[in-house]
Amino acid sequence: MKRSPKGGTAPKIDIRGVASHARVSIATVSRTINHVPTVDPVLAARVWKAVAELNYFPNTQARALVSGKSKLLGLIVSEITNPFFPELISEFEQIAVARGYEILIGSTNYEPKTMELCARRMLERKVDGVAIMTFGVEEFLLDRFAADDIPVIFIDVASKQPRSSILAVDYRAGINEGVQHLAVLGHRKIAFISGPLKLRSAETRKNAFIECMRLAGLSVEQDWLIEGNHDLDSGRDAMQKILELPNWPTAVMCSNDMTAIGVQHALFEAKLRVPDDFSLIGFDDVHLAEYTIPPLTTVRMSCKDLAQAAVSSLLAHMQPTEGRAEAHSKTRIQTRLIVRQTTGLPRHALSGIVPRLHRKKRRR
Amino acid sequence: MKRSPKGGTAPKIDIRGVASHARVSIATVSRTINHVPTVDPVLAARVWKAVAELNYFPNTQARALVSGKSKLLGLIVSEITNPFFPELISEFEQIAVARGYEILIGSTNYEPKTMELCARRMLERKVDGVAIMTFGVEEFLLDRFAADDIPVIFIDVASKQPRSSILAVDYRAGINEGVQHLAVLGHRKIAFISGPLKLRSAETRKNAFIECMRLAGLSVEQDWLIEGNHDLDSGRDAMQKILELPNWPTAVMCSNDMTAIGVQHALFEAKLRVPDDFSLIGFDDVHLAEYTIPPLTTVRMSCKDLAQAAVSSLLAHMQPTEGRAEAHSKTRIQTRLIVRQTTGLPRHALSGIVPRLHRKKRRR
DNA sequence: CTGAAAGCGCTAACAA
DNA sequence: TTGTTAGCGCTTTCAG
Repeated sequence: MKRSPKGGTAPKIDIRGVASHARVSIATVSRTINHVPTVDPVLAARVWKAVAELNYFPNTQARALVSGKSKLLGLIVSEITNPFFPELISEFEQIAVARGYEILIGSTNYEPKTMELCARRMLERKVDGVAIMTFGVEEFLLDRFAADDIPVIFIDVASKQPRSSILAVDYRAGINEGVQHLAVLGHRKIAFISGPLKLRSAETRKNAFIECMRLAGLSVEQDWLIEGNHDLDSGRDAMQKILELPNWPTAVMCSNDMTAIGVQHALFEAKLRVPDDFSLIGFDDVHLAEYTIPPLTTVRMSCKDLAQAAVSSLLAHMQPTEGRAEAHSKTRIQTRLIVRQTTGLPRHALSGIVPRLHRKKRRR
Repeated sequence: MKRSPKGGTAPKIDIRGVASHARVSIATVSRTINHVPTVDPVLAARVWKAVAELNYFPNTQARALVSGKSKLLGLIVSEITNPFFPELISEFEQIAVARGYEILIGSTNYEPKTMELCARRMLERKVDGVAIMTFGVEEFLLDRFAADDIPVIFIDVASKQPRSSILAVDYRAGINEGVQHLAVLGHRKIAFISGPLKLRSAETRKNAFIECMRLAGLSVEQDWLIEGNHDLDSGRDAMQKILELPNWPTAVMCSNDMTAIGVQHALFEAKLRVPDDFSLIGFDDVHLAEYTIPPLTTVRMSCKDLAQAAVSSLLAHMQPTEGRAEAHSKTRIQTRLIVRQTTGLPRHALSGIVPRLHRKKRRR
């Protein structure tokens, strides 16, 4: 047992230490721990024994340097503070770690500047692949990754990039279910609070809503199409804006759950009730949605599916190009309505149509 | 402009490329980009120009290998899914990235096994420092980090480890304010839903509660001390357990906000009202607390303070030991009550004390 | 099947 | 001040 002259630090064992301890060459140690099949079982056993005894583990940096693979996966999200993303991150992390990858998280906060910084960080750290879960990606970023030959997977509705794969979320299905659900209950006047429209997905959700309304034979009022920011505050603000309108909708759909929770809050403050005064539908189905008061009817988009598809696609594209995984893949992600308690009959559905008066009365 | 014989990949420029482009040695390039002051300005200019023209950035892996610093900070949290942590992570990330560090996140989910795995991941990646924000740390883990001479900062109430610094959260202050607040309103029967008691911090909060109750001259009922798990579900379950008791408290304090939201939900389901039937106090003050219905009275613990203190302490301890930062530091973190709308007079405070009958009636 | 040796891209002595 | 050179710990030819 040697120790450095002064400090009480551990002997710092490396591959050489293991090699000498196991009486083999460092090459054999390397082969053994990398599970190269052509190693003599006897030597391998000696190596493993040495590894255990010395409590050795390879230096990731060195390995990365020589092999070119960092064993790092980038994960870019829009806002780590929105509960949907932690749920996604959590899934992503589990799968990645199980496969021997570490993950590097970047949160863009919807700011292009930050997004660029994130991308740069990923590039600098030489991630082996990136999942851009930010629902809307700038083309030039994809190019940057493509230039370094780094597999990218991102969320979109329609494919176009060559060297990348996409998760095609079918926003339409869920939103349509939502609109239909509302229509069946008797709602005709439905508002939609979108996410930041610079996000392609936010725009897509909004457009899906408009289309579905048309499909249901309902007209959409421009005043009831509000742009939010996918967070609690913006949901509240948007609803307050709606309440200032002379003409109220009877239901509101939101581009995500946080927005809906913000709406619930605005309604609470205005002493209006859900679903008696307004029906409400969210999007995402975060775990919290089950816990709002009342529990939120929402469109579920499984973050587990998203995470799983993302990691496995990335991993597939990282295989030494056998040509097969070359083509950019496309995975469908479904959405569907989860009915809870924020949707009900529109006010006075039974008693006729004199809502204006009542509304006035109720407004504080 | 050369390019590899077949693929359309970029020329892969490295420090040598920059050196030749700038007509200097690689050492000069290294010095320049590392801001070593003794570089001739003329050469430096040439280097920067080359860097810009070639769009060069250093290979992190190589740099880490030779310098021994990974520029990686570990951040271990208990549960990324609990909104408190994303808020913390977000702060942490911003500060770290601004200082040139990347962060590695590990989520323990309260499982010692996972916790160990996290620690191992950090060790393997050779993080330059670790913040263990999991509110309760196993000694042996700290030893592992200490053995590799990695600075650690963690949350605790009392210092003891040598080569590490702590964030001493003053749970007492906030909890005491909470109990006092309740007592002043007239509550005598207060329940407490703790976090998982294997977490030191959870136990500390519980003990603080018990002490504060004594201080307020109130007795604590064993039946009203329930162990939860710091998440939505466990909050709901705990409250349901309380509702099955023959004797009800009039208020409940929770070890964190998620628990409180779970409680609100249980109460909602039981058609009981907050604060009319039960007063409720959370802990953490996540952004969401402002948005619950009604908005949650809670004890604020600033995750911004936590994150800032953590990063700066870590960074300080990473300086080439000048002796000064040697001693393990201790930073105080305050807590304080934020009164919102889940606390009010106990039921029948005005009309005397015949609550049992009413309760029976109200129970569905 | 094994070992010797050549780097991966960079930093840090050491010389000039 | 600048350049030359020796590794950091590992993987991976290439002989044997």
